[in-house]
Amino acid sequence: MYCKVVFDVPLDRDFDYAVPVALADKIMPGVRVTAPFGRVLTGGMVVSVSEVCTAPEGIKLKEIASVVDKRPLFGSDLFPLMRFMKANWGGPIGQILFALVPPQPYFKLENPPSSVHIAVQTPSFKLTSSQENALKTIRSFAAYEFHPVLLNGPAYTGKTETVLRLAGEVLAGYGQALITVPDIAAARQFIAEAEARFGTENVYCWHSRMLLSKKKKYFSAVSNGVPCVVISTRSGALLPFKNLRLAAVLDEGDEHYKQEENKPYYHLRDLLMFRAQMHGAVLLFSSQTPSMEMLKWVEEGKILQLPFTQPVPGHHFNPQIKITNKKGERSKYLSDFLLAQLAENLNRKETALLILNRRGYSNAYYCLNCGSYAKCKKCGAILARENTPEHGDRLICKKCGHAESLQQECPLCHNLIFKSRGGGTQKIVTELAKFFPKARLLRLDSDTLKTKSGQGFEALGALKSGQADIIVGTRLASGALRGAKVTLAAVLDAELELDGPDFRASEKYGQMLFDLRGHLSGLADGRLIIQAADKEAYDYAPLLAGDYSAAAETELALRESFLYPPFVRLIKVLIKAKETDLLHAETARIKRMAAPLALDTLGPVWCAKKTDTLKKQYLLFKTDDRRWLDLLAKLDSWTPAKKVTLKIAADPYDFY
DNA sequence: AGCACGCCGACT
DNA sequence: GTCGGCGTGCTC
Repeated sequence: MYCKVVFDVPLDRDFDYAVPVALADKIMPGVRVTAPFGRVLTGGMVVSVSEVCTAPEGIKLKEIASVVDKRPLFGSDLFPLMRFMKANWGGPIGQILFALVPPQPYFKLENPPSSVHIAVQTPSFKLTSSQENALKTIRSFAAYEFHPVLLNGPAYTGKTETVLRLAGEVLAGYGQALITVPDIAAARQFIAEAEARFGTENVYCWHSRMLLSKKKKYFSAVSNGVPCVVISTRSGALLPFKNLRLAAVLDEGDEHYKQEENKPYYHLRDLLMFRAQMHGAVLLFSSQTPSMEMLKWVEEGKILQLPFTQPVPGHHFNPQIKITNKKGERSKYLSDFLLAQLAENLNRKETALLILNRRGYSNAYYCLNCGSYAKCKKCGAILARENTPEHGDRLICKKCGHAESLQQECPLCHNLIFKSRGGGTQKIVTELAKFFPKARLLRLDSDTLKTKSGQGFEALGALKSGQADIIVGTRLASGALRGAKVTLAAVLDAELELDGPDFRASEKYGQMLFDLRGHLSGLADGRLIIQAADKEAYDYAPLLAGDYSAAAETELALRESFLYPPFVRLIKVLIKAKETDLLHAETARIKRMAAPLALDTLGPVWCAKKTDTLKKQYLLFKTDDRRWLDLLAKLDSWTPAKKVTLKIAADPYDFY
């Protein structure tokens, strides 16, 4: 007897082994084994078993050493799921497989609990007609049928309540439900609510950085088909569900749902579409700012949209929204209106949040008179100032590479004097301290969150408790607003990111604005101030009206005319090398190979600083579904020249 | 990814 | 003389 084994290494292939007679009846696909591999004995997984040897000739087979599992840890959807992930996002099958199953041989299944106690508590307040309608529709679906649904509506329309009720019904029917959240730390309250309704022992809170003993317990229970509600970040979607009846994705449009840092890469949205289909489960997406991909699915009829329109009782407020200049009489950074509002907020002892909407633009060049940014004459992107020994002090376009001199004329006010954008949150804090010397000011950005003792954590706490007067943060602060006691929010640098290299910039910007609007609309006196030098750079009318679908329609039309996702699919190839010549040569080789297989090729585009020791650039290929498999497979199996490393990202979200 | 083999620099 | 740097190659 023979079998094929995949190992927990980044190799895109399986290996043939002989099965000793004593182990023959224990060997089956999906079972983990230990086997001699290279010079060591390691854990692997059997992917197929056969009576005949199909190993290539001239290779002496080694024998399986031991069988770890009595039964497969994962259900029958393991290999289809692995193949789906391979086809969609690429990467070595070894890595994909062992993202779904614990690689350690000592990690064994625990026995299911002998009994489970399920008593679901549901609050008895009156539901809105949107909620009633959604519940009625979803309850009418036949069991074990796949039904994808988008709960689409602004904040405080009761989407999450609807999800909780449906999850409760699944649990009461002894089924398994999965609810994903973008960030587990931000979901504290939601988890507490779920535990109160479903019982602490039936709610499994799953994320990648949890204790191994807990992981083992939850993994086993899920694999054993124990009824439960799993609340997790995106990685929970990879759990070995036995009886998944409902999967729900809260805040569907959130960027956290794309895994691009570590392999295997995947996007939760597409992954759950596949898994829910395999399981015959109901799949809910809920969002006030759904992604363009999702909205296109709605348009195509691939997903049923259930609109949520009525606010839940006590939340019918509309925040005041005001768009002001970027600078005022008294300050270069803060408009007069914002200063007045901040002063009022301080009097009322309420917390304000100021957001700097800049990322990767610490060196933009702006007009000293009106605050507009110098833009590329070729493509209109915002220029960055760069001082290199070879080219001296100049402005460079990060999108198309076009370079310009420091002599610029402001496109709006024709002023000729410009200045580099310096500093970040600290500069704003210093500026605020001048006007409000007695206010408690805190910074909240990735810098202050790096160390445990930093201000960032204090600021996060202050958002909830109201223990600060003004918090100055980057965009990550806007994501931490759930349940915050913030009555005034301001975006200081509105249009800065819109013309960056990321084609999703305006979608993300819109999502941030609508998110802020949503949070503030829960308060009787919520105010949102947007400081923009160029008020035409973004269409604010849908925001003022609170109509995300109008904003999305414009965005979708743009994507279609410029051929960007969701109308094409992208593959980003990041090429890294120490020497520039080597890098260029390899980039050219890849472009020559892949360009004929793609609809269009963009780049190469430099990323990060060219002064780094490691030079990096990327190519972007546009494809359609028909060419996708072939192009991804070709790129995935491409062996780069020596001293060059590649990173292939399918459906990329990161362009910096 | 590991792990070993292999070929050049600065130590007792 | 050799200890150890990491560049290269292989895993049934």
